[in-house]
Amino acid sequence: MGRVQTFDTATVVRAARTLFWERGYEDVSVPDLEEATGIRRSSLYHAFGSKRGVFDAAVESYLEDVVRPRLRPLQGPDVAADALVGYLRGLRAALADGRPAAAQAGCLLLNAATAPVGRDEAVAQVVHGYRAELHAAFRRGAQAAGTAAPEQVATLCTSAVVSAFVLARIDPDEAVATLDAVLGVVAPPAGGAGG
Amino acid sequence: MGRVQTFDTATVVRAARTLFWERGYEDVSVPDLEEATGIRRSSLYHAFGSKRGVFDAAVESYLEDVVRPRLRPLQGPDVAADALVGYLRGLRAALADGRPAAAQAGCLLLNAATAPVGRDEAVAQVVHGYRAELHAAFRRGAQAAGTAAPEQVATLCTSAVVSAFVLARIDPDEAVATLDAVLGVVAPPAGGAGG
DNA sequence: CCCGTTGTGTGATGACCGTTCCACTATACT
DNA sequence: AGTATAGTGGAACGGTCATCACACAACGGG
Repeated sequence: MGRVQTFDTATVVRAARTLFWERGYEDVSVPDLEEATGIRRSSLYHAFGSKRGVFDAAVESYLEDVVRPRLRPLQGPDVAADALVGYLRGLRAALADGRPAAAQAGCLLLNAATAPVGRDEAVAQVVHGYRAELHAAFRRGAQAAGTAAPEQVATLCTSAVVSAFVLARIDPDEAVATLDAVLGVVAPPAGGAGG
Repeated sequence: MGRVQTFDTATVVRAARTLFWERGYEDVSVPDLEEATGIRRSSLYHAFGSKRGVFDAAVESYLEDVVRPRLRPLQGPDVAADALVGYLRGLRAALADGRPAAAQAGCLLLNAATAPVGRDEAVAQVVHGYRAELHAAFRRGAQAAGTAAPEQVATLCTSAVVSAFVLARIDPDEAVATLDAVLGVVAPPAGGAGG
């Protein structure tokens, strides 16, 4: 019973997610959220409790709708030999794409890590888990590809992805070059390490 | 002529630098600066023009007193064969040190890159130059060490250092592991690639 | 129809932000 | 000693922030 919600929660969260992604938690004001979502403060506070609540929902949505779909080929019971290379090439393509919104936003979570909100224990924990999930997926990918020293390769890939996301915000070309360098390790251009 | 300054500019800039380093530009308020530097707003504004002016001075100080001294062995006319490994081990030691201030602050410039202030063109330019300086130094180090594909190795090192700095803020152990992984590439534990 | 319940709109709250203004102080030169 | 000059202290500025309080609107069940 009672009045029914006039907005679609998922849509609102997606709009907020985009905003937080591009500008970061502290640079997005509640009026900004009102404008981007099309609903008023009172509805936001009623549905999410606080600005921070909106951010938490955006982070959840980011993990579920952005991060995990791309990681899934590296997480299933069967991992293809070229899954790791596929992931890195896909990310490379996304960063090289040129659309400022997608390319220059980097990673919502890594941006949060270096921001004030990153000092919050809960946020730090999420970022920690994100890195661990990345690393575990890359290790499985390296194992599936049959590379030597998969643990080390996984760390190098994690490192490349993290720095690519950070560099994306100031120098997309260098972000791409970073992924190319690690692709040279994972998929050597001319014969050799393939298992 | 006129009244003489009661504070040492370099000391004030260092104090501001530490604060910006640990907390980021936007999370440091002018009252925070007053407390950390021991001088009042009026003096800060008289000497630096604005909060942003203080930040710019802090960035300059960071480059000159923190970044370049560590990079110098990789920039002189003669670069030792172990200069690159020395740099990476030195950074590793600093991050593993455990003192929260030094270890968990990451890099002042990279933190700025993902923050709102990073969207400022001048700041982005400085960060861009910083990354280029890192990369050039690492390439010279790789060449001096006689590694194969010095350009690629330099990119891998830059990537590792960038991600180590970012991870330092949320997971110092993983930051160290990242440097270890790239050290495994630059200085293989058992024989082989030495030139 | 009426009422309980839930969602929405509007306006105000106190706190803090970076910046500015102005009176006062201390120095160096004449 | 007198004065122009530069530095300092303190109070105040308008603006924006996140949050809240309260009245009104729409729905379901009696």
